[in-house]
Amino acid sequence: MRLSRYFMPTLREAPADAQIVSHQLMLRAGLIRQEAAGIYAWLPLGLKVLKKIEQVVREEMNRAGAVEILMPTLQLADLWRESGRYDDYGEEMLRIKDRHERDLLYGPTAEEVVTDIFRSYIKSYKDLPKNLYNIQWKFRDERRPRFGVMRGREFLMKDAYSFDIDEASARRSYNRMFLAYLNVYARLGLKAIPVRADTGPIGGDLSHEFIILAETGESEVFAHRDLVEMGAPGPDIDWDGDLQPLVEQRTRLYAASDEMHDQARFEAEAAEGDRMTARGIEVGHIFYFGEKYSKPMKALVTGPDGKDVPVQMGSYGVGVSRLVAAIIEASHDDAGIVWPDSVAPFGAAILNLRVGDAGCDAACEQAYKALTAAGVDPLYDDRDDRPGAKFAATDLVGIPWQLVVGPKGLADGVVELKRRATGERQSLPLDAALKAITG
RNA sequence: CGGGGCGUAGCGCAGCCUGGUAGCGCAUCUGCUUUGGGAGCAGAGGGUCGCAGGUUCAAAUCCUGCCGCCCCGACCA
Repeated sequence: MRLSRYFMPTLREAPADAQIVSHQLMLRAGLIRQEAAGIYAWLPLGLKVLKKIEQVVREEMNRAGAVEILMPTLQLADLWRESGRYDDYGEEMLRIKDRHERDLLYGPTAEEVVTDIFRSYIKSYKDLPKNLYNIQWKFRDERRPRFGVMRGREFLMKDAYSFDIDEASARRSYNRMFLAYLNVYARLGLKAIPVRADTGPIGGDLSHEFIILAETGESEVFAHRDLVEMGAPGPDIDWDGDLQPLVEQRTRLYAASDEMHDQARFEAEAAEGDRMTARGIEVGHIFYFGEKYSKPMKALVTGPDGKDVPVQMGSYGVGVSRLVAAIIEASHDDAGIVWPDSVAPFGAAILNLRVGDAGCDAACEQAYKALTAAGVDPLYDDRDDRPGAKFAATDLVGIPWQLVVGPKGLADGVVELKRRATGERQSLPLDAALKAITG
């Protein structure tokens, strides 16, 4: 993409409304624009990142055996009356009437819809297990939206729903999601810690929140150091095999967010040198809730014994739009955003320091063609602007590689290659620089 | 939802107390000079001062109501 034709409105100053660094940077880098409290338009750069995160989530869900569907944003109130949640949900639910005075709502989540879909097709234990997920916009009319897309009213969420014949099978479904989540966060360049979450009235140990580490995070996490170092299981595990040992490895060690933290237990379960306290952001939540919806909504399946039983369900959420902000919180510096390669809006930036100079123009065109052909998706800054402005804007938007082409370097037969994450620069011939980028 | 604050040019702000020609910086446009970390000079354009009433000869400024947005708290992907 040539920057002269692109739409990337960067700002030198952050709008006063933005409080946290990710919100400020998202506005300054031209990723989003606020349309109303907690409601944002996604500008080209922000949309690219959002789509990349979405794709990582999708690939890992598919790998773990989940099947993608797309459910509507508008849902019938009647379904929610069946589950009993229509009256319970309160003011956070945006309620709408259509022209026939029929009660609708903008979905804050989709348990009811997915249960309705499930029950109308699946009747036998032989068709289980199933895991259906969708990546869709949700709306929760928060009393107080804040922190940009971190806590917006409208947000993009991946929500998966598992269906099993019994609790033992549901646990296997849960384990798959548990490990798939760790792989998602690892691919996004994040350190994620699974912490036990409150299961409420359902009880049990099948509920975890995933907290990614970021110095500016809003909540506090307490964890055994080994858990943080352990990392993700990787994509090559046997998804149909016994995942319990892998999950236990990662749930045995102490980990808690501030609301579940028990300092005495922490000290008992982890030696002083192993205790880590950090700040983090919640970016995922998985839990098993059994028959909570299947029973009132009569999602029944026939078991091997010929008896109908409510299907056992679990749900698994990832805040996709929130992750855009979370990644920035975890990865930025004074100059701007530092995107991990996996979600960067462009693979490399080409900076033409002297547009109109025949040598610079030719070298940039060559680089642009080569990187495009190699699938790097370069952003070519071909604007007639000063070098300083180009450096600042490129740092701000966080593109991983910067290929700097100027008359001084070209006179010596070199260009400059800068790695955004480390700030490391090297002068080298154009061909060598292109090779370094395409790896 | 309780408490607080703010709405003046695309962005950041001053002016309001004490009513009288709407201003500054950045951004934008033109010209010249510049060109390796958000340039300099000269000039230009852009605002029904959130909306609606009221007071007054006169309202960005004072009064009333409404709307929007932000912050702190309680609640959440």
